[in-house]
Amino acid sequence: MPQAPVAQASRKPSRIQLRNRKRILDAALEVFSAHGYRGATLDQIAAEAGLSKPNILYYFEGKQEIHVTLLNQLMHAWLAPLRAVDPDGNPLEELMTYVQRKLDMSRDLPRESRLFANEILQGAPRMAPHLESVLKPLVDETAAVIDGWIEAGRLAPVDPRHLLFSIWATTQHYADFEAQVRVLTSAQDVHDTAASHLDRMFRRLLTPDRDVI
Amino acid sequence: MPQAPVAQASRKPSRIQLRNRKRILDAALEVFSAHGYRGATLDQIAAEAGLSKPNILYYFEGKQEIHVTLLNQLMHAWLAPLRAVDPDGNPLEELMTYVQRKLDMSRDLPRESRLFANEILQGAPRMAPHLESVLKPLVDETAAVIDGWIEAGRLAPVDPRHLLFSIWATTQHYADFEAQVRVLTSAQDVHDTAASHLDRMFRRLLTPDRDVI
DNA sequence: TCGTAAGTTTACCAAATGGTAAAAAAGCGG
DNA sequence: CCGCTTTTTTACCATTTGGTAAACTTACGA
Repeated sequence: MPQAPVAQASRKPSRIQLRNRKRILDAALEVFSAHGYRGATLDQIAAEAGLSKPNILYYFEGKQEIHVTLLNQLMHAWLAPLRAVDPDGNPLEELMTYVQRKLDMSRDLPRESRLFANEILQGAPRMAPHLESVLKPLVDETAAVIDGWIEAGRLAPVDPRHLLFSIWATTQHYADFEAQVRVLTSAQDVHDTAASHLDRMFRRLLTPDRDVI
Repeated sequence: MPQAPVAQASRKPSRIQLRNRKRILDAALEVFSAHGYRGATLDQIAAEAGLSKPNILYYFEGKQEIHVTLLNQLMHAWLAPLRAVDPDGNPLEELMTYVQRKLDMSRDLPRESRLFANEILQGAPRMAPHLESVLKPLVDETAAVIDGWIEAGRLAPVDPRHLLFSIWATTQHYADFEAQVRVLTSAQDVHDTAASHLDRMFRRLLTPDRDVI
């Protein structure tokens, strides 16, 4: 009776197990981000991973488990720049650094960005719990920090949540809507021009007015 | 030999034809925007439209034709606010009006927004020609108008294309990422607070500095 | 009201797809 | 080198899905 490692999710995983699970998740990221959950097939993932379909199902219980594993795993990396915002730092520079980090992620991890975008677009059917339990508390916390900065007069008044939405939207746009951006921009330095545009935009938004009391 | 209306795409369409094609496109918008192209099935569309699947294929050649028809048809409505920008109007107010119209569309036509987002996310496989032939010229034109305004000193210097990206990203975010927005905002007046946030943000970005020469 | 064209339904089909059973092969500790 | 476990492959399967053929029904102009 061969024991599927999937059945006994405990015990130290073997080297082969570690390597193949990684291969599968890499392949799945590629395929899911390009075609969405339902547009992706196990055959595609298997081909991309260089494994057979049944072999993939030896490591994961099914398509859905691969997807959920990916999403949960990426959530951490995805939110790292937000966690890195330092409540004790310079408010304006902390937020501008956050903007740039998010923009860099759009360039360096476009597949991850599209994977999340796809999931949210469909109503976050497989990620709603995580949004509630992981993202929401972090956002609440950050919003409180920003509100504190504003009350201290170190930042122009702004709705913290809408500010975050605007940062996410504008930075992730370059990954999620890349097909459109590519059609509309001839220049090769899209990232750099975007960086200076966003820096200007958010700096203007957030810099407190000095002449007013 | 029954003539499929699909075969002879000419001649004046009957009332029934008009009504049913509309029903099908309405249903398809609902289903495609919720599940993406590959996630949507003809059976779902048929059920939503209150017609049988073969009946649907009597009016459209196939799933793809329904999708392409939808996209092309919506493109016009979608770009209307951009076309409405008046080169002879007040630059700042023209653009702020554009922002508000786009935000209103996110609230009033979220399905259309998600349909486009889905298509672009997957690399615009079925809409690339339209992006090139319809969107690009319009954007080039608008960019020229904005550049003119900037040169005339009536607008703060900004990259016109990145400005448009930022407007699209921030406004459509409320439709495309609604599932996330809903988790993170408790208030009922999301639209109104978003409106004032975006007004402030883009007004600050675009208002020319007066004290500099 | 009758005949023809338009519209609809029933009954299918082939391919794709997520998944399984079980045998075969490869690893590996002793 | 042996025996046992882990890993991989081969051969399937049931369901879903886009699509078709052809019979049947309805609309409508003469």
